[in-house]
Amino acid sequence: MSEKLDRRKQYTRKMLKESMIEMLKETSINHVTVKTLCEKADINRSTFYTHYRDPYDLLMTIEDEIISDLNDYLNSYRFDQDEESKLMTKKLLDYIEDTPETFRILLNENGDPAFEKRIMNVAHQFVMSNTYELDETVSDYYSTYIISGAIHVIKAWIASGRPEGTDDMANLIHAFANGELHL
Amino acid sequence: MSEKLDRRKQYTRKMLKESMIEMLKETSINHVTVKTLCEKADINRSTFYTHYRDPYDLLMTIEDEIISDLNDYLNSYRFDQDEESKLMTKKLLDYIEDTPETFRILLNENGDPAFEKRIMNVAHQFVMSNTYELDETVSDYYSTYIISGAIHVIKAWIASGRPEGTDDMANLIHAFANGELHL
DNA sequence: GACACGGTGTTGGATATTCAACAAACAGAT
DNA sequence: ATCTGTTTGTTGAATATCCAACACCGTGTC
Repeated sequence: MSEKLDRRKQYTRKMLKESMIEMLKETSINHVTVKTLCEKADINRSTFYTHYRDPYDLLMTIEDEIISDLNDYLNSYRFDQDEESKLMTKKLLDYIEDTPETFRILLNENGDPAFEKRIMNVAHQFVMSNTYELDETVSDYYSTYIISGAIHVIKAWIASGRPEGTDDMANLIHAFANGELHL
Repeated sequence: MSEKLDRRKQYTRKMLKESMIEMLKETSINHVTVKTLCEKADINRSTFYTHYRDPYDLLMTIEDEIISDLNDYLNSYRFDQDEESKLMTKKLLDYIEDTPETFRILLNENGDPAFEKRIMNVAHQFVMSNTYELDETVSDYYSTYIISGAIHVIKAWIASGRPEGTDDMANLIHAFANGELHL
């Protein structure tokens, strides 16, 4: 027997995850009960408890998987020094565009407020090396500033239905970070 | 324990049915193997055999359910004498429009050739009473004529993406049957 | 406080599905 | 005819899920 997860488990987890996302469209995590979640997923309630402790546990698992997958995705690209932040932004946008609904839901007020922060931390890892010429404290603040700005622009982009392509958005965000537009 | 089918069985059958329809999009029933079907459905092969004998059995079951459901659907309407055939046509078209892909696939050459005949038999039951003024033999031929014509028009309608609404199509088919258009 | 309702966490037994394996059959190539 | 690869139909043991039930908890109402 290989490491492959039994397909029954795969199915059960998949259904519960999808149902969680669906429910977060309508209500906040505080109001997601195990009962209603299992009704939506058509999964027996006791089965839920063999996989997860409670709805928060499930949501954390969803987030963990996204963060892990996003890390793998971004790590699969070799970023050149001078194009690094712009290409990373493009790739992040491409990733989001693959499952836009999920990000819209998880980054809004119904989900876990910490998810936004986790995405920012991921981005942080890739941006840091692009600010090496600043001293450490300023560098940290600066990368926080541009990442926070970028994330909120991305959230607005998602919420408005992503009218711009990922290329255009990456260019725009890059221009902001480079101070090409300022007050 | 009520008559409700265990949800696991429901899921297994649902997945196998959907996968059968999907496969018939690409290939004929002769080339649908249990192995490939189960791969598509992500269901263990031995499980397939607890539910169905072979792929043909599964296809017959799909057809049986559609015919039964269609009968129930049409029987739920009270057809008045003078509007009977036209309204029945409209209802049949409405039913088809609910799952157009399924009908397109099952009525084309990849599926069971007999399905078309079964749909015609259903329609036959509802049309017969509208030809009571003819003697039995002529009445039979006549209803066969108009139903065969109607079914093939419906097939063409489905195949061309259903550009006309069900109202318009019902009116058109009714006009054909009434001899309002003829050579 | 008592009561009703809804949800929870757990339990035990039943059941459906999984997986791997096997022998047999089949189809195509030589 | 022989060989090879694929599919089939079946089997048994393991496992995941199901279902019903229970005691408990929290909330709201009277």
